[in-house]
Order: sequence, then structure tokens, then C-alpha cells
Amino acid sequence: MTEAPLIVPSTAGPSGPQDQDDLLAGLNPQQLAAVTYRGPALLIVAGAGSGKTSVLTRRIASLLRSREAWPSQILAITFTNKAAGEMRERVGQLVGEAARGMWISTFHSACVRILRREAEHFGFTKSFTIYDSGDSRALIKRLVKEHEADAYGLTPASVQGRISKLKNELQDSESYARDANMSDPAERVFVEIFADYQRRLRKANAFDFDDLIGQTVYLFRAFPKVADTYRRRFRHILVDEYQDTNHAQYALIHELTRPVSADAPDPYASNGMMIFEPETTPELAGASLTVVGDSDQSIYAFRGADIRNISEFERDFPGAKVVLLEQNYRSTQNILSAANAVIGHNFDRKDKKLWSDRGDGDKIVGFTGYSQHDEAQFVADEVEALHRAGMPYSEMAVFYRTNSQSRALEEIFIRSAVPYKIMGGTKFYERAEIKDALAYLISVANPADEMSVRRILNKPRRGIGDVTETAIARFADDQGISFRDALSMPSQLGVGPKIQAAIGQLDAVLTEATALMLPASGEVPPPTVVADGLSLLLAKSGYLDALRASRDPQDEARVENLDEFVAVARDFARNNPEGTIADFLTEVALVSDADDLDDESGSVSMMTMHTAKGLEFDAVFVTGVEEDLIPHRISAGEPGGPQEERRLFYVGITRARKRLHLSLAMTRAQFGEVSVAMPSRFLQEIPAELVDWRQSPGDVNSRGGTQSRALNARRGGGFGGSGGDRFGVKPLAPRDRITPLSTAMDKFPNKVTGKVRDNGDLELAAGDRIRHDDFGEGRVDAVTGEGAKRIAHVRFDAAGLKKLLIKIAPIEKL
DNA sequence: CTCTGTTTTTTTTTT
DNA sequence: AAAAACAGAG
Repeated sequence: MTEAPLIVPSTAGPSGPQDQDDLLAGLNPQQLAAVTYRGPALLIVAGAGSGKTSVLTRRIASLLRSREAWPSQILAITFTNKAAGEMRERVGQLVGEAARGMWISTFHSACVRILRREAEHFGFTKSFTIYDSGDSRALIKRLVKEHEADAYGLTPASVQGRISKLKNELQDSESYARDANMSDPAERVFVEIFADYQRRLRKANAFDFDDLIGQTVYLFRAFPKVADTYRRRFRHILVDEYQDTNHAQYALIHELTRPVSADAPDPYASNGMMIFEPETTPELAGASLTVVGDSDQSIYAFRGADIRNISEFERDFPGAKVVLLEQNYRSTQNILSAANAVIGHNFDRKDKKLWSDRGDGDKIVGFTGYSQHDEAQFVADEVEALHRAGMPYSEMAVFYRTNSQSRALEEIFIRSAVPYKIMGGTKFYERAEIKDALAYLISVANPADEMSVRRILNKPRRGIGDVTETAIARFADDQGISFRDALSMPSQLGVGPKIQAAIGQLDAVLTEATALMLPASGEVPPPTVVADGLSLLLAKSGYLDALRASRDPQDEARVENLDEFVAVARDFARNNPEGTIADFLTEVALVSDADDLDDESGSVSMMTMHTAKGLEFDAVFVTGVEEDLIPHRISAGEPGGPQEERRLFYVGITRARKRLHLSLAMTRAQFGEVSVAMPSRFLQEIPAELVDWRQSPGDVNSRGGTQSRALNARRGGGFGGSGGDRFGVKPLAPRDRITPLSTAMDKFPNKVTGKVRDNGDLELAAGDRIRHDDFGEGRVDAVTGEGAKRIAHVRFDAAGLKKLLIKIAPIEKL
């Protein structure tokens, strides 16, 4: 099809073509096409590191500069809030103030924004709350118990998973019940729980994560007039990471890109997936849609991402233009060759080869440790070596498959005094004390949310237990009032006077906070209300006092966390002077792991490979490259599982600009039990000549002698039996030697070396000789840092240069 | 109702 | 190994 642009880009006029020159400068022909093409639908297939963010921002800037679109007509969807912020900033650099009116956000944030405006249409209020997966799990857990569903083999986790999956497919309990085998009692109970769950959410004036998308689609379909206002508004829709959209998100995009007809058609065609239907005479054509993605980087099938959304884009949008970006501007050729080789083993993909003109670069470094601690030590040493060679810590990253793997790395990093930060894991907002604080806020903002009120009922301990809780719930039911309102009449609950007083006290605090944060008399509260209200709640409820009075050392940290949370609220007030409590809660509910990545501090980033998507670093360490980890054991059974794992590994590899390290351990402790780990099958998919094995799986085998470690056992050429020479192993330079011979199998395996130890008072000075449990004897070169963070720089006789945190290192002065 | 000690489960990835 | 769930005493 010939691409006659619907709108000719940047014709004459005050904003002439020369305005575009800087936007188009330095682009290759494909990138140029991706920026300048105009038409109803455009698919940009963007391989890793092919400059897609730059293309996307320039495309937006180009639309704005040529006056083809007002900022308010642009909706750009990114994968994380962090990515959204970055894109806003980059567009801002290109077009200045015009960047303001655009919607650049995640699917979830955009939907919250729409729902807050339109919630009243279908029985919610604009102060609805958002349940994160922990909240919905708690609710489901209660329902499972009430329905005694465990008797049918339904666990909270499985129910939650199934409901989420169904919602991603835009199913509700009724539509599911129609096709389900209802003679199976387990199915019947499941449907009941699903329906109940939905009822409770509605009663609590709350949406879960999946509802944010699904209910927005429902809203658009049930209220075409509402949908039309958004269709008229957004004329250019751009979606990043399109390969990771699920069906609900796909449907949302379709709803938004429908043509708007002058006469709103009443019964909405329920088969309405075909959007360019000729029979209506549209008053306005559908919005132009640009999607960017790479099916090789689709790693979210487990949460409903449907790779067909991208692979069948051309069928869904007939006449769509497709642009392929294959030149990689990020990595060296060695890294790309490895990536290409790995991903080439996936069979059902369009062949696509990334290439680079940056030269071969360094070889990939491989290392096999005896244990996960040994592996971590390798990473720490290598990080230090790179840092000494001039690479900032912030340009290095360590990836792993599962969050639990971070522990061993963290231990060694602390001991080696390597600055690091962990992205994700137990997130700040999932800590119990923060969730408690949030529950207090929600109880004020959305009193209908019974879950939150119940949560704070006995936090801090007020002597209110199960019995009282049930009594309150029954009273509320009988009187037809909400759980929250029942708290205001403690004397009628039929509980003892002591407990009445406790309930009355809680009610008074909540009431006071409500008066402060949501003043009845339409006056505008100062920006700091959220922070002030939060402080008030925490202080007057006795929550902080209880923590301070406790002698559990963890509670000290909890107080600090709460202080930080209040600081977050103050920060929020500064950035959003008009932000309401609902805005604050939204922001908190939607922050993701990748979002709190800020590169201003110089520390090594540690994260899962999933979190790593969309990021890049000079040096990357992919750890735990073992069978049962990557590919993960659980994925082996799932259809398409191993393929998705391979894509995940591919994502990890392609994050690296200059140096890539692949490491594994030969034993790994899991569940508190040590087991033998085998090298990942993905390792043999990388051509041997690309990898410089410092210590190969074969080497380690010949020492450990458990069995044939199956790396490459079935490959004839290049790889072979257990002979280390076949791996091209180089002897380690003494300085880089990681594992002294004496610490081989017998000493290193799985020793939890980070046990409680306090050398706080140990005085060391340059010139002192010391002995270290693992590294042997050495001489102190220098001591830096203060107090608990004093660091000894030690030159070990056998193990080379190390940094040690004096307070906890297993050392003694000689 | 709360505290303490014991048993069981957990680790796949996330907006 | 650590967190969560559970059971029983006070």
C-alpha cells in the first residue's frame, strides 16, 4: 500500500521544515521513517538498543512543532512511571512548555485519571481506592475462608491468579460461569468467590490493579458518550512496549482509536473489535496509533501479555505501516552476537538480527563459583576492578532471576564495602508499617473501604480482637451503616467499657484527621495537609508511641521508615501543591520498582531481569545462569515457558553496553537446603569463542567430581568434555584471583559468612597485618570512612586487593 | 485478648 | 533461612 500521508507533515507556514531539522538530524533511514510517517497506524519493530525512545520522543516533538497536534491531543503510554517521566523530560527538551498538556503515563495511571473523572457514572466515587495485590490477596483470603473453598483445593493464591487472568481477558464472573463446567463444585465455589470479591470491591469503593484497565474498558463500552469525549480529545496515541500489553489493554486502545460517529450508535456492537467499519459515516476518523515493541522482549506472558497483539498488528489494523529498526546503538558486537545466538533458538519468531558498528569490544566474561557466595565474591571483585579502572558504580548493574537471589549478593557487597542499591524486592510500600500508615490514610479518604478500617482497628494494640471486630461488623450490618460509622457509637456495640473507650479514641482520631484533610467547607487546604494529617494520625493513634516503647530492635527501623514516609508526603506536597489525599494515594499505589531508580548516587544497581527491561548499563552481571533458575523450574511445564525465559535472558544480555559477565554457582542453597546446580542450557547457545571463561563449569566439575556437568555434552565442535582447555580458560592474573586454591570446595560452599559479628572497636591503621577467614593474611593499605562505615583497604598475599567493612569483616589483627 | 513457642510454607517474574 | 500460620498458656 502506498503511504499517502493523511496530513502532509510540516508544510509551509510559520513553522517551516527547518524547524524539524534538529529532530531529524543523525537518524538512519528507518528511524527517519518512524519519525515522519503519517497515517492511521504505525508499528515500529524496535530491536534492543535501536534508539526507540529517541524515535518516539522525536515523533511526538515533530507532531507538536508542525502543529499537527496540540499537546492535549497526545496520549503516550509507557511501561513504568519512570519511563513516562523520562519521556516527558526528553520531549520537553525538544519543544519546551508545549510538553505540559500531554498525557504521558502508564496504562494504569491513565486509567485512574479517567476513572477519577468518570467514576460517578457507574456507582463509584472519585475518592475510590486502589487495591494492590497484597490488599486483594487479603480480601480473597477472607473469602476463601468464608466459602470454605480450601476443601475444593482452592488456595488464595490460585484464586487470585485465576481472577486476575480472567480480568485481563475482560471476563467477569458471569461470563466465566456461562462457559465453565458448573457441575464441578470447585468451579461453582470459584465463581461464587469471584462474584463476591467483585461485590466487596464495589462496596469498598475500590478497584484492584486489573480493574483499573478492565473497568475503564467497561466504562467506554457502556457509556459511548463518555468514550467519545476521550476519542475526540486524543488524536495521537502512542504505546511503548506494545509486546507486553494484555487483552484488556489492547481493547482499551481499540476503544480509544475508534472513529467517532456523529450519531452515537446505541447498541454497541459487542463484537466490536473491527474498528474501521465503513458503514457508519464518521464525523471524525479514529485517532492515529503508533505502537513500538519487540516480540523478542516479551516477558510478561504470566500477567496476561499477549504476544499476538504485536505479531498480528498488521491484521488488526489493515494498512498499517511497519518500520524495522535493527541497528543497535548500545552494545558491542560480541554482546549482540551472543544475544542473537541465544534468541535464535526460539523457533516461532521472525528472524531479526541486531548489528552494531561499534566493533567487537571485550569478550564476555564467564565465571563459575563453588557456591552462591563464591559467585557473589566474583561479582564484587569484578565491580571493584572496573571501578578502579574508572567506571562509575552507577554504570554497573547486577541482574538475577528471582528476588531471593539478591541476599547472597547483598551480604558480600556489604562486606566488601561496594555501594549498591536494590530495585524492587520487598518494596518500601509493602512494609507492614507503611501499609498500616496507608490504611489510616485510606480510612480517612475512603471510609467505605472496610478492609483498611479493619486493618487499623487493632494497630497499635487496643485490646480489640476478633470478637469485637465481628461485633462491630454485625452491628453495622443490622443498622445498615458502614463499618467505619459503627465506630462512632461504641456504647451500642455491646462490648466492655475498656474496649468502648478504645474504639471511641480511634473514632476521635479519624474524625479529627478527616476534619483536617477534607474540610467540609469547600475551603482549599494548604498543600501540606496530607503530610500533616499523616503525622497527626500516627501520633494521636498511639502508633508511633507503641513502636518506640517496643524493645524489638526492628521497630526502631519501622519508626525511621515512617519518618521517611512522612517525608515522602511532604515531598509530594512540594511537587503537587494542589494534590489531594486521593492523588497521593494513587501515586503511592502505582509506583513500581523501576520507578525509584534514580541515578544520581553512585551505586551499583541490583534488580531482577524483569525490572531491567528498558534500562542500560556499561557493565552488566547476569548471575545465577543455571538450570531451574533461568529457565526457571516452574516455567518448564508451562506452554511457551522456556521460550519466554530465553527472551528474558536475552533482555538481560542486551542491557549491556560494553561489558557483559555471565556467572553461575555449582551449588545453591534454596529452601535452606543445598543442592547441585547445573549450568543453564542457554549458556551453550552462546558461541564458545565469544566467552572468556575465568573459571568454566568444566573446571569446577573436575574438582568437585559430582557427575558430568552437562554443559555442552551434546555438542561436537567447540565445546566438549570436561577438559578446561576446550573452554579457552585463561589463568587468572594474581590480582584478579577470586578463589584461592585453599578455599575451594571444602571451605567456600554455602557458608553463611555474614553472621552477626561486631568489630566496631577494632582499630586498624595503614601497615597493620591482618588475617581474614577466607582470604588469608594481608597488609592494610589504608583506612577510610567513619564510625560504623570504616573501610579497610587490604592487600592480601594470595587474594589481591580488597575493601572490607571493618565492623563486620571476619578478620583479626595480627 | 495477647504472648510465646512450634509447625508449616515459601521463591518466578509485576502494573 | 526466614516468614507466616497455628496452637496453647496465661
